[in-house]
Amino acid sequence: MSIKKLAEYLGLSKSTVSRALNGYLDVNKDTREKVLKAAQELGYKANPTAKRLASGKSRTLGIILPSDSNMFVSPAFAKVLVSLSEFLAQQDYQLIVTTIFDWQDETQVYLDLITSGLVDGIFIARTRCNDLRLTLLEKHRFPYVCFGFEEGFSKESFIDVDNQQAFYQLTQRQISLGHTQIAFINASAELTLSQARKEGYLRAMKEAGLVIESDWILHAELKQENALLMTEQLMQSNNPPTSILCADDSMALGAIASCEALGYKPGINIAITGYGDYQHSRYVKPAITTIKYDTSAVGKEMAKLMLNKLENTAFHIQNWHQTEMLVRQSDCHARASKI
Amino acid sequence: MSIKKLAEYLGLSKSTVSRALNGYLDVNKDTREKVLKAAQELGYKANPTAKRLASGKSRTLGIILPSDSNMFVSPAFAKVLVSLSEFLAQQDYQLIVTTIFDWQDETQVYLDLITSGLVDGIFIARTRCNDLRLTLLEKHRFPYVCFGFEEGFSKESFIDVDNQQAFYQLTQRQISLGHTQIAFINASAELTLSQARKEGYLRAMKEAGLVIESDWILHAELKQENALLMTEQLMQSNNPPTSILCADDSMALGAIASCEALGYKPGINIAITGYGDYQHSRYVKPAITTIKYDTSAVGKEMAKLMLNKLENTAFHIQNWHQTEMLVRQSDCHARASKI
DNA sequence: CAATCTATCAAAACCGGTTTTGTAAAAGCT
DNA sequence: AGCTTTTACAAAACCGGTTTTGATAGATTG
Repeated sequence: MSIKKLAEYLGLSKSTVSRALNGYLDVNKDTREKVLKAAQELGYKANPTAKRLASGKSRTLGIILPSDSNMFVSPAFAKVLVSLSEFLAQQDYQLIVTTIFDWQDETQVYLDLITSGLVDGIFIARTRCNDLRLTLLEKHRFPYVCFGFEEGFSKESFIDVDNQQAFYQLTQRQISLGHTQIAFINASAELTLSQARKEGYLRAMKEAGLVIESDWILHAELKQENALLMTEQLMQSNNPPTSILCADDSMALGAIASCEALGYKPGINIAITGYGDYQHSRYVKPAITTIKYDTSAVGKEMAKLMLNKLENTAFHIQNWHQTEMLVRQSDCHARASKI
Repeated sequence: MSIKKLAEYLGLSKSTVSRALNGYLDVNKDTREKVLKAAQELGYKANPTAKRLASGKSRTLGIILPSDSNMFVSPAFAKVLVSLSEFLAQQDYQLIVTTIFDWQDETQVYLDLITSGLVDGIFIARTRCNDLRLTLLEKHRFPYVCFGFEEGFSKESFIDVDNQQAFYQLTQRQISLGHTQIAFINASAELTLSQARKEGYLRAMKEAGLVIESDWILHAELKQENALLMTEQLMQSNNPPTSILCADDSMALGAIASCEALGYKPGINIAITGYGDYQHSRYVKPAITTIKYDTSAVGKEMAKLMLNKLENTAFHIQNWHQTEMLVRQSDCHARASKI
């Protein structure tokens, strides 16, 4: 069922049918109704590919995942992605998910996607400091939306949660529990979220007048193993912390396992916290004290922000999203460590 | 940079340039080289949209996720998807990820996707018994590949792991540990994998001459909460099992939590097993005895199978994938329950 | 009443490719 | 030499839409 056949069936020209279907004004009311009715009856649907070619718009958005990363496997991110995809589907937009390999030049992959015409815009998952991807996208004036705020780039392009506040709160809680030796197994240093979290941590430490040991601030990819190894190092050092903040709940799990292996009792004589409220976090022992945020709201806002850029929609955007601390059993009073 | 401009630059016609780039034989060797060189220098890349329209092929594949499902959040499935996407990317294919809402008619959504011309083929994630989606796809002779074997449909369209064998093995192990009262919290009954697993369970039970209580075979969606509630029921019944097989590691975690809440000691006086080897499984206490399979191989084989259907490629396909039992600490001897 | 508008539709160009058909020159054959 | 093939390219049609331009009839206007 093409527009040509529909036009022939109606005894009209292609152009009139097209204009009728697309709400142009120079088409008689009766004619439009006839066209709409016939389209309905014959089950006509405009071929998206032809539409793309003619209009230059693909109604498709892209997101590129580093293939080696566990990003996709992170439950929080997966939820964001589902919610993003959901909202886009409602607006008749498609989402293409691509991967990038270690051996590929990231900039080139983004450039290819930009110039391919395959997508109208790109989502960026974890913003990095001085993110070359953003520089590239800005240079090409290509629409993008990031999950992660970066200073200096357009405010119109970011959705983020208040990472600083979250870790300020978490740190403050540890302090209020009597901890003075608080380590922080942070995410990779190049991520903006790592910087924000570190600031939150530092702010709380400074406000409390605590000494900040640079050895206590570590960076690693969000994997259990990394946290496990780092915790081992921390706890076996001359000056072991009494509380360890982890960058996510996976790491918290690794840290817990490590502490237990060393004879500590997490939640009793060593405090451990996570981030993200992963599905397992309330079921493990001890249940992980963590930070939760509305993942599906974040995904939806990212989609809305993108649509505002691409269309004349004016969705109200909530750029910053609140986090909530979920206090469970993996952290504890500092004095307990002297049991 | 369009083919027209490239042709003008070269002083050739569009058609010759197109044929040169696409390896047709009626083009002089020298000419072809000139064209290739110029394309390289001027950075010419054929517009995919135009190519799609002309060729009728989109080089795009689709996968539809139920929005309410936790499928996407399942680490095993996420890995399959990443690996799928990776292989497709290498072959210059795109992957569109769409969601479907509760209120939408699933058949209609699939039909729309089929007729839209947006995708050349569809991946199906969890095959169901008498799967209407497969019926539809077969009827339209639309290329598809499933993760999950269903009797009666073309063998050319399935990749699967040996679910039956996996649960046969798991059950057998429980029996060899002295268990006679083995419950099975299975996945939703409509999934083919649930049927296969049940068969494996039943086979092992029958071979051992054990009584099979129908109350011990339960079905639910793969969520911690479900396993938690069901375990509670099981353990508080007149005839509590001494071993509980769970459909995945999330459920195992729920079952463990439930047993602990009831005063049992999983891995000591109640045996619990999972499936999927999720990331958390080796770090929780007790570490979960589970089934592992090569998720990235599955994803890759699905992609290869699809390409075999769409192109004249002849990748060798491994339809069935081995599973491996990982014995850890969440299951135990039956006699221990009498401690 | 002739001139100008306006409403409504058709024709044609275009998006950027692929594919079919057409054609001139070179090569092969008897 | 004269005919048929082959080679190598160009022209044009096509994929299925959108958009620009064109045309006709009826209504409006001075």
